[in-house]
Amino acid sequence: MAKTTPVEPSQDAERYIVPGLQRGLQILRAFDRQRTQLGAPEIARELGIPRSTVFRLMQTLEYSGLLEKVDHSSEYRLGIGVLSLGFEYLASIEVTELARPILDRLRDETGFSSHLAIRDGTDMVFVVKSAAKATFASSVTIGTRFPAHATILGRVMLADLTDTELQGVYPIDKLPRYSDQTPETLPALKKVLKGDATRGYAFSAAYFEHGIGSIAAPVRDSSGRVIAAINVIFQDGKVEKDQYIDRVLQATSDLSHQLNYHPAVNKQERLTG
Amino acid sequence: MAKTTPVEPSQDAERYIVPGLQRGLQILRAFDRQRTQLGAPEIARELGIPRSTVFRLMQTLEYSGLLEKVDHSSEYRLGIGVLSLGFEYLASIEVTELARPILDRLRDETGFSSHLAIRDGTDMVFVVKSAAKATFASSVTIGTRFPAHATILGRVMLADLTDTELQGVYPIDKLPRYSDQTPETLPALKKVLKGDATRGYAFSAAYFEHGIGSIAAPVRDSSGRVIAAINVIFQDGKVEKDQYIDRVLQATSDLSHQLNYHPAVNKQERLTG
DNA sequence: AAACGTTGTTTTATATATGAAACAACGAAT
DNA sequence: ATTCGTTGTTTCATATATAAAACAACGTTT
Repeated sequence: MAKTTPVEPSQDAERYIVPGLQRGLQILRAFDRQRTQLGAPEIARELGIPRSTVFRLMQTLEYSGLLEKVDHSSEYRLGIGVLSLGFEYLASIEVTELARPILDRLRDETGFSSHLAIRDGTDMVFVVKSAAKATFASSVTIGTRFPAHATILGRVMLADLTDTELQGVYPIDKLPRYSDQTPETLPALKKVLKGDATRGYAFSAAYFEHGIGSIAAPVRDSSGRVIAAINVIFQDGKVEKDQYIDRVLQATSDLSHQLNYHPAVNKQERLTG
Repeated sequence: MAKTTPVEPSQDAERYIVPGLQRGLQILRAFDRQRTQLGAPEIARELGIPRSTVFRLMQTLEYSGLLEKVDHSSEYRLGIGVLSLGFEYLASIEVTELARPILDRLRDETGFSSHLAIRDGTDMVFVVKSAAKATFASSVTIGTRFPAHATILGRVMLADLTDTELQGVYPIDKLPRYSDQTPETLPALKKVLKGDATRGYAFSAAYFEHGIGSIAAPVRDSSGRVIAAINVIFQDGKVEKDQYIDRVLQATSDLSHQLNYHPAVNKQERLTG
């Protein structure tokens, strides 16, 4: 969603880009929940890549098991090969394995769906999920992305950034809006984040989506930095929020401890690391 | 694991392969659960790709968000970008969404971990999982692969193949062994599969791993073909297997019906499709 | 401290991947 | 029927990605 148009022919970051690889990955990313199967011509038009090249790239992707022909059509869909990539990733980050039982417990204690998410630039990505039994099934699936500045979950992560880091994430002051409660500018966001940071958690009755409330708190690793966030979601705002806040804070505290976070460590220290 | 050494310069299947893309994907696949971070030289040696080329490929992968530098080291690990690929895939196959509640119910009824897996060549890939609460946590995670011929889960899927199809999957007669119960040859496998096919399920106290029992049954779609398999796993063989077999068969029956499978349809018909 | 191997990065000639064009095959439109 | 546009596939000249070589900056060993 970020890098779209190459501005200069060979700028710093793009000096050593391999076009074949980059375009192949673009093709893979063209597939999503809505558009599960695509044909070569469609992709060629959309990405502005010559037909013959798309043909070769898709042959390569099929050969590698990342795309597969759909039945007797000439269209393709994602192949089962992509699964391994995503899950090797999940298996490779320690926090996901540790988080699962903690999220399950949080779910059982509160009766709400709980999630662990991590930040990727301006996006929050759901990484582990423990779905509530009875109530409305949370529609978010693993891998779903939401704008960080417009979600409670994102805010508690952004709240850990320094001013300059935040500036790096949001180079322009104007922020996209998703509800009337979304901060519209970077200064407005900073103000909200300051509150989140001192409070140590964030709460909202309807922040990103209407009718859905959420409580989120940050997870820290041994360096003291926030590396993920946990939330629970519920319908409406008529919940005894205080006790649930404690539950969420307990979960993040547990997880942070398992990651060797020691609250005693002076926050200053992270600047030296 | 299959396609390794290109035999002829430009054979049918490989005529239009884009080397940059193929090698980039090879690099991604070099990362796994055990080796979560790798350096460029390591990969160059392993894949037999020149250092300078690996350098460019990895720059491209990093730029695309599929790899990221690990802290201050010069090594890389999988980036969060790979997540989206895998999960868009999962979201794109109908059966996974339908399977989840069914697996949960099966888990609750039996108290055992239940799984849905689909076949990719000679591999079975775990796609949905419902973990048991109390008992030993099943170590398999989503995306895990097992040899199809050596697992109950794989057998009930292979049992649906015709002789020629099976021959296509296993071109050579000799099969790799994983336990003393693994069929060693294709004819031996066929014999086992015949039993599985007529029985409609498969059972084993310790087939792939010792001390772990499993019951599996096939899931069919509207065409009548087996498209997935469901199992439950448990410790030891001292379980009242009969009742659990019924539970598993009920689960696969439910799921198959949701996929518009009608048992009444004559099996012959699928040959015409 | 000098020599060595390893590694990250850059350059450059050349092998080759690419894009344009052309082909065949198809269905839709006239 | 005939024409047209679309698409899957192939060919081929040439722009370009690549592999080798070279560089600089390391850490190790001697």
